[in-house]
Amino acid sequence: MPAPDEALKLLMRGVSEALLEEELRARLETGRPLRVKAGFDPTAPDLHLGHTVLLNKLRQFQELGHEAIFLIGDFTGMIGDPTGKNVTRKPLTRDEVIENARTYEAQIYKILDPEKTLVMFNSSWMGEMDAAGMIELASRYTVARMLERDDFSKRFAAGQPIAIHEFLYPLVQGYDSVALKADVELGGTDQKFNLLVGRELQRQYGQPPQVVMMMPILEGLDGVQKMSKSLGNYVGIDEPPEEMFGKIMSISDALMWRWFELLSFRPMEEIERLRRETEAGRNPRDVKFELARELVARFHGERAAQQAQEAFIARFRDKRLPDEIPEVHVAAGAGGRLRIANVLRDAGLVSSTSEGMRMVKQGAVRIDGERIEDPTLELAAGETRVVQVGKRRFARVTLTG
RNA sequence: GGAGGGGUUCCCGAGUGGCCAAAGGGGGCAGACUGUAAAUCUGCUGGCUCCGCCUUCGGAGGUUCGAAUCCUCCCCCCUCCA
Repeated sequence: MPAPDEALKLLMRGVSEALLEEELRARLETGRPLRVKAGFDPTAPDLHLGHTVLLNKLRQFQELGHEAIFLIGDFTGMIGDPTGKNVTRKPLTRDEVIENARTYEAQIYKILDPEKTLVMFNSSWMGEMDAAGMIELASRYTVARMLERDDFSKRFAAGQPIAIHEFLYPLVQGYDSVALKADVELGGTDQKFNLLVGRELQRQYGQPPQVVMMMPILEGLDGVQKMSKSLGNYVGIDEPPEEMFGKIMSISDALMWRWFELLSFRPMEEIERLRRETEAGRNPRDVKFELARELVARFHGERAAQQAQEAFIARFRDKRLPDEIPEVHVAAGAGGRLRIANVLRDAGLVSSTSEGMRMVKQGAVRIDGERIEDPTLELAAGETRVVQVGKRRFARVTLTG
């Protein structure tokens, strides 16, 4: 275990805010393994790179000899974190929770060390708590302090409804820290309020308050909005290597450095060196290759990452067709012929004939590499052609009679 | 329980009898430029048997030559008062 100062410096990488850093130093100085908690939603087992920012930090703690607690908020999931909308969430069944947890484990161990990870469910203590316990818990916090939370105060001021049970979410999350005797809780910056409630409740229950570390919210592919599945700007950690590689290559240069800091396991010194090299004229694309390869390798292995890069270069720099083109059979219409727009749709390359027509008119469609302009073009039964829409959509289409 | 406001195409949001498949913005897709960058510019963005036709504006009826726009009933959402 490195010296406390060194450990602290490593741990502070990428951290948006730590409350309090001095307390963290003090705990590191005790030399005992710290209990580091991070909570996850039980409903979304499809992790993307955004989620891994937190996991990476957990891993860092593990590497420094601390204990990571991966907490699945299956009980809090019944409440739903208050967002103003969508306050009701269907409770998951026991089986669903277990199923989701399995999926989680399969995914998080690409990053975390299974030997040093404790997966827990907050239902295991919250499920036991009775109404009296809940009232007891609720008595530990005041309405005024609850209303300090940004979205609560805004909604209150705006005269929008706040359901009482929404207050329970931060309380339960905070109580988790009590139940776990957490030394540190990790969360996104958007979790600040909830994390601080944990501190307060621990104090209330006679425990030393946890250190809270807030990680920035990772921007998605667009570089602006937070990475999320619903915005479609995410890189899922289960995605095929080539897709993952391609998506990472499509981010902006500015975003690349952000991703390096939050997602790469390279030491900051090395990242700084890459940045200097880029400023000195190195092609940012090649640096991005490094990032893409590291991340793809993390989830798919070194070999797959290498292949993904080769495929990427072949396809986009050398403009070759991808190695694997889906084979599709499409039934011809009357007379054994079919309009190209219909071919595109039936091959799944576009969602409608109309879109197919548009794509052709816009010059996005190629057949055997040749751009076509005529939307009335027909293919005949028996033909097999490589059909392409835009830069990414391909299919080897055989027209059957 | 009472009063008021609102439900429009992926989203926000115009439209209050024909010129509306429906302004504008966002998002998305495509083209140009490139490093599949980003930014920028351009085009497209309901469906189809696609130079025309069909179906959309919470739902169901109705008025009218003609309705997203008017009438009736219903469903849903929000705010305020109690």
